[in-house]
Amino acid sequence: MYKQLFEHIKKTCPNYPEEDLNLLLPYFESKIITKKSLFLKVGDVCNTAAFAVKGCFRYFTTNSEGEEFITRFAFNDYWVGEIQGMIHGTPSMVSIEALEDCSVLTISATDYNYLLQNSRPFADFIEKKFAKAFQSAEIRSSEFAESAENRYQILLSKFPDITQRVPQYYIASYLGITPESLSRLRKKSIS
Amino acid sequence: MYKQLFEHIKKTCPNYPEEDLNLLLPYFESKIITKKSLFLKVGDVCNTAAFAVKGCFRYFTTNSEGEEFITRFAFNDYWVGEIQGMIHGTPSMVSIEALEDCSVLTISATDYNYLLQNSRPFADFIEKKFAKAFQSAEIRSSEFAESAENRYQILLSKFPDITQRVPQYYIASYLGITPESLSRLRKKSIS
DNA sequence: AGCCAATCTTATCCTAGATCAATTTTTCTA
DNA sequence: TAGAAAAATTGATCTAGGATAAGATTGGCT
Repeated sequence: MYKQLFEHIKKTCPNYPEEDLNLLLPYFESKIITKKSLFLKVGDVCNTAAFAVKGCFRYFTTNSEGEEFITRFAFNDYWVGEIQGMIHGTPSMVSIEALEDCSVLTISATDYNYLLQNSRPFADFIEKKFAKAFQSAEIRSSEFAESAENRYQILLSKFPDITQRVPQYYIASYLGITPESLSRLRKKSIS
Repeated sequence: MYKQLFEHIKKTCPNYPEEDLNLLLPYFESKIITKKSLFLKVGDVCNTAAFAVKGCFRYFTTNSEGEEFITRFAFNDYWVGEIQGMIHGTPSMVSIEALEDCSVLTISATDYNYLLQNSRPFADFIEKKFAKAFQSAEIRSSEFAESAENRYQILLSKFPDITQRVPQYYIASYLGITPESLSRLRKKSIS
């Protein structure tokens, strides 16, 4: 479990000192998040972040018609939670739900902020992660310049096995179309 | 000009020490960016950030059909440029164009990074700005859960005078619809 | 194995927004 | 200030995707 977290960190920061990795250990706790449970609810302040060792999550909001809209997915080796909210104490704009039983390593907002202040390597790591997240958010919105079909293809190219792990109606929600439309679209692109 | 920048900083960070504000002065340069000129081009690394004292910019990308798509606007009191790119040296995913003659205060990537390392208040300020930008990016994509008409209303509520400053076909591009559709949509919502 | 619920597909019809084309209005610019 | 270019509107027609409804599959559970 920790090995996977360390690999993840080293992939982002190849120079992360080995001894600093070990310093992280006491701050993390291994947990199972059961399928369908909410890790975070809209309006709540995120007080825990989780590194997904195994599993799958959806982030979602509700539009003015009361319909759910999936803003993103998170899989193995993703961080789950609202890092921003943990630092600034701002309430979350999204809810996060486990789509499977997920095995995670959690860290409290308190410990997270402590590490951020007291471990340069950790702060650098988070800074990089955050930059990446920002970029993803920008990409996400510009994808709406594409047709639904293109958006679907883009999603597939990023997550080739997503159709095996995520129900199709959630994928449709992510794409901003109905499940029926996605079904037709898939039929068309197969033939 | 500087007064406006300082006010902007103090609005974000009320505790920004007065003396640290004055330390910023030598790093900024006052410039005019003429209408229709590109401040940054897709693929280039952003080597300058600008604080917009007066003016108006559009950020845009090109989709797979070769059509321009506006990802955001920036007005007075906005920072223009790719802060991320300036830190990490990553090439820009967007182009930035001035929609009017713009009066700005620029800072080079070098000075920017220097301040980030050597001025705690400045680093905190940027950190807050960045958190805000991230939030905006997330909001931007979730707005596509709304109808075009709603998206237009949301835009108007954020920038009530945008129709006076930005050509309608750019607003249409931002909304992800054609100028013709926006024209109809406006006609409908007026009556 | 067998049943109920969740998920996905298919068909029909409908609507928001696209496309194409022609004006009209506004804005530059010589 | 006239004339050209840019921007916005309007009309007619088309299409991607929505809504509704009915089946077909799949997947837990007991």
